[in-house]
Amino acid sequence: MDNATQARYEARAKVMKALAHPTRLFIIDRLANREECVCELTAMIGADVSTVSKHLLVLRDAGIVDNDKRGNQVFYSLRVPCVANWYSCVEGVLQADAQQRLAAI
Amino acid sequence: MDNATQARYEARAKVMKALAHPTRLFIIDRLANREECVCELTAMIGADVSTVSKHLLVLRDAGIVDNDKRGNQVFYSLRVPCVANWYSCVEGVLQADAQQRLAAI
DNA sequence: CATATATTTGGCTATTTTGCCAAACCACCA
DNA sequence: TGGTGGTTTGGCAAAATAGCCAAATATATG
Repeated sequence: MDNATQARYEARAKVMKALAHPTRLFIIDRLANREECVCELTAMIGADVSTVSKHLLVLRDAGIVDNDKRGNQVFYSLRVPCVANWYSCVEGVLQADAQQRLAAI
Repeated sequence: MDNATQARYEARAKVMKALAHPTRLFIIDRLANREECVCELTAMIGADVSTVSKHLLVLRDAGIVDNDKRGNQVFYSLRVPCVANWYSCVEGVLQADAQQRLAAI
C-alpha cells in the first residue's frame, strides 16, 4: 500500500472513528431532525458537559457537524446529512448477525 | 436515555467501531469485489499475518464479513454489501471539510 | 463592574485498541 | 508419522480514547 493510498484510508477512518461511539451516534440522531445546543444534548445524554463538549469536538474535527454560536450558547447541526442514512445499513448488519446467531442454535 | 436505547446505540457503535480503522476499511474495499484469503490480504496490507487475522476477527465479530475455510486457507467475504456504499458519503464529508478549510484561508 | 449561565480546555486516571512475536492449530502431502 | 504452509491465539508493551473534575473563557444581565 503506497503512501497516498494509506493517507486516503486514514482520512476515511477518521470519519468512521468519529461515529464509532454510542454517545456520538445518539448526537447524530438528534441532529438529524434539527440543530441542538450543547445544553440540550447534555440533558438528554446525562453525562458531564465537558464530556459532551469533547464528543462534539470529535464530530466537528471529522467535518460531520457544524456549530453556530448564538448568544451564550452554541448550536450544533449535521453538516453531511447522508450520515444519518447509514442506520438502515447498520441495522441490516445487526439483523443479519442476529439471524446467524439464531441459526447457529 | 433508558437502557434499551443505550443498548441499541452500543450495538450500532460496535458496527461502526469495526470499520473505524484504515486497515479494516482497506479490507472492506478489497472484499467489495470478491472474496480473498487471509494470505492475499496480508500481502496487500504488509503487516504481520496475526495483525491482519485480528482485524478480520473484529469485522467478523461485528457481523460484517463471513469466512469460509477451504483446504488450509480461509476466505473472507463481505456479508453486508451496503457497507461498501458508505464511501461516497464519507468522501462527501471529506470534501465538505476540505472546502471549508479552503474557504477559511 | 459583578454575577450567573453556557461552553471549552487542561489535566489526570482508567480502559481499550493496536501490532508485534512466539506458540499453537489445522489441513495437506511426502 | 513428520514436515510444510496458512491461520489463529496468547501475551505483552505502546498508543489512543473516554470521562470526570477543576479552571478558563465568553456572553448576557443586574
